[in-house]
Amino acid sequence: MGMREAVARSAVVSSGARTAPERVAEALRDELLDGAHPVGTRFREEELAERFDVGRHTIRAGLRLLVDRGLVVHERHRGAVVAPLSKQRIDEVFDYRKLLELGALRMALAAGADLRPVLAEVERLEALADRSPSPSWRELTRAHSAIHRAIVAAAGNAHVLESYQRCEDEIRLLLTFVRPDFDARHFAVVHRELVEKLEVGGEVAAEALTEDIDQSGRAALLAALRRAEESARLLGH
Amino acid sequence: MGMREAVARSAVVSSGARTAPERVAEALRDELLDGAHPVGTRFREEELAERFDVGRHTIRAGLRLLVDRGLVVHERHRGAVVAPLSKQRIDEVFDYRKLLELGALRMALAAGADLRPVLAEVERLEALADRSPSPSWRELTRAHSAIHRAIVAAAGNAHVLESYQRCEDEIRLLLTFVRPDFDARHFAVVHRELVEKLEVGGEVAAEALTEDIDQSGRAALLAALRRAEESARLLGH
DNA sequence: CTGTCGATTTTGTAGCACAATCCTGGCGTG
DNA sequence: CACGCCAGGATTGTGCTACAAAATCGACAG
Repeated sequence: MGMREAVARSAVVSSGARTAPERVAEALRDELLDGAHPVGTRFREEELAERFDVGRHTIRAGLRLLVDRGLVVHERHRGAVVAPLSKQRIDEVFDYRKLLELGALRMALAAGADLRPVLAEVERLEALADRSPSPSWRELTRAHSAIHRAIVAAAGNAHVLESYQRCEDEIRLLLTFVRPDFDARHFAVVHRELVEKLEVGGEVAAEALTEDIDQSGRAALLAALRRAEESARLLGH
Repeated sequence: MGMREAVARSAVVSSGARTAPERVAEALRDELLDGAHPVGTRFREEELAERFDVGRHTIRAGLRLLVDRGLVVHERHRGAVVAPLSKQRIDEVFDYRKLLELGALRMALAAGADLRPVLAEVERLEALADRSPSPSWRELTRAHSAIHRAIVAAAGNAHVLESYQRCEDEIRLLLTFVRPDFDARHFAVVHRELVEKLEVGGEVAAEALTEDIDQSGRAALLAALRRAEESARLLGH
């Protein structure tokens, strides 16, 4: 029995020496964001314990981390399940995101923060859009997330950034369920314009960001949700 | 179905039949907000397990809940400790609070939300200020927190409210350490004016709230911190 | 006073046992 | 058939013990 560290560490941030529950949570998070677990999936502790070759307590701790990130919900004696989608949930989480991201932008602008990291992420997205093997859906959404995370990070407030990352994870999960199709080129152009307006500052920046959140975020998700519901209905509910 | 109810599904609320870790977390939270555990206190699992007559795993789960609420920090192999105060931490958490609360207010106003619950909390504070046995410090701060929580709740977004409650707990903990002296009457007057400006809406409301957060919140805390540091220095560091 | 090293303490994780709760399927009654 | 009821299996919640990993503390040498 010796595959105790056969697991994770994908391309997400600095994965140094972490605890066992964190490794479990990260592996499951990667799977979730890859769409491996559809809405309604229940994670059974015993099964996961066997899969990761760790104790059930460790699994429970890992699942709690996922709950913290908003990727699963937990009900007593029922365990951790992937929460269902609904228009209400999408609106709620996008309102929350808008609040955080706009607030962070205003903080950053007021403090005269350096926006070059945002620009750098936009350029990374552009490079991805121009790449020969066109980028996978996940690469694209990941690059997009990085731009917005950089905006929030510019505010320099750890509390805000942490809340935003929770929210971002939840949104990325929602996205994987309906997979709206993003055009890489168009995405790159839109965000190039966005970052230029952000550098202008003031209400121009705030309005541009609001527009982007509502358009390339919420609207795309809602449209994809409608399409998904439609095909589900055609297939017989 | 009109879904207006911002369901209070927070982890630690005062209500009966909950899980063992939640009971532990709630008890410790009450103690913390009563100032029973000074900065730097380390919670040892074995001791708590004996005290609450539960297993160590249960204690660990409870402590994780406290970490989620920002009341303690956790470092690997070092356990849960009450985080130290610093001007930087105060500024950071107040900036975060300002972002959340102002954002929530704008959401509430934009949605034409009902502000009467806020008014009700202000009246409760006024009643407290007029009471014959003058209210205890904790009653006062609790009533004050309730006002601001009501403002955030008016936005009707569970994500926002949950984040705010975390933040509010952390601020209340910081307050207990330095115990700035609030004058109940003055508090009541100030918040009566605040709620009247909130009902006006627009920038008047936003500015009034900003003023209140920075003045009766951050400034009071920073001043008290300076005093506390001064006396600590006089007593020999 | 400072640094090093070892013993002790404390946390991290595994594994088992059992209680509490849920879920499922079968059965009887209307 | 529909419906409610119940038994028994499945799953989570919690306690207990044991041991490994890391931090803490104290003695000691320089």
